[in-house]
Amino acid sequence: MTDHKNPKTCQAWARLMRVSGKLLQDIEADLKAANLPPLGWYDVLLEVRNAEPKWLRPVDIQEKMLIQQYNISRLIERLVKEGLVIRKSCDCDKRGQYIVLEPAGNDILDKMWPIYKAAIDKHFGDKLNVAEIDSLTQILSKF
Amino acid sequence: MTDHKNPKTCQAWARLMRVSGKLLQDIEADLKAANLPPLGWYDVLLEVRNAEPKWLRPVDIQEKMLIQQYNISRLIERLVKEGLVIRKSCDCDKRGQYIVLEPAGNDILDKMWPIYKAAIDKHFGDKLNVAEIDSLTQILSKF
DNA sequence: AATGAATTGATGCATTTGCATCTAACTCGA
DNA sequence: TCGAGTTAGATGCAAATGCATCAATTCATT
Repeated sequence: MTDHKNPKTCQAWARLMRVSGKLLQDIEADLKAANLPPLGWYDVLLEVRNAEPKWLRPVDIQEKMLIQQYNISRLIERLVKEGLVIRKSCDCDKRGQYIVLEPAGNDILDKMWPIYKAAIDKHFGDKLNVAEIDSLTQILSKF
Repeated sequence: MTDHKNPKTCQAWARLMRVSGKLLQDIEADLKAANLPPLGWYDVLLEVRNAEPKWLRPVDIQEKMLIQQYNISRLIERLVKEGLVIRKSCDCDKRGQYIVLEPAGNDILDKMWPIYKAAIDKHFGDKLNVAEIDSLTQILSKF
């Protein structure tokens, strides 16, 4: 890293943190205002649905979502308690388990998406033109 | 928001959340590995130092950091307990208080910065060229 | 086959965050 | 100047997160 680059880097970093944090707050707030669960629930349920007909294990979801093992363990615990997914024992590895989407989980996904989509557009997409969105996507792909 | 734009928007959004979350995790981990406090402490202390010789009140810091009132209240509580800042009664508004940096707080800032800076470069700056950093900064300025 | 290392998932405990609400102080219009 | 409405900050309680560690299994090497 050359010296002249660092000030710009730090400014970009600070701005990235501010913007992404604020966007997350605003979008979560829209979900909450609609009496819907937090984004973490959506992410897990969507991963599970997208993987179908394959079944995912907690460790798979954890890797996709880049979160800690104990966090996915407890997140799944909450989803099971709400009847959104069930645990299914895993024949090939007796330590493991499969996480299977229940109809209620599918319904929640379908209820959340319109609100989520609208919030993404309102707080994020509407502020950028197509070129900026493409450019942002390209830059973020470097990570 | 036009229909053809939305899929790109959602992809950019998803990528933004993934990347910013991961970067935050990695950089916080570097601080923790060096036995240093979390980024939130740095942000508060830096706001207080940058404002000098003016004194900030909790509500000022809260607005700059875009966090909840109860979060800044408790964050300051921790900093006071560690002797990094002190509360000073505010003559012009008896509800309020000023948050004043103590020498220990200044030291912590100076200790954290080299680690923080190196982490920003390593996890963020080094992955992008100058044009990309400029472009990212410009795009984020739209928010 | 045996055993040491690695992986999967859970959990007790401490810290942090979120939510609702409180008190005290300030503001502003009648 | 009075009183309603607003603002600053704190806090009790519940929920979520972080940390360390555990038990059960699987893998890999000899």
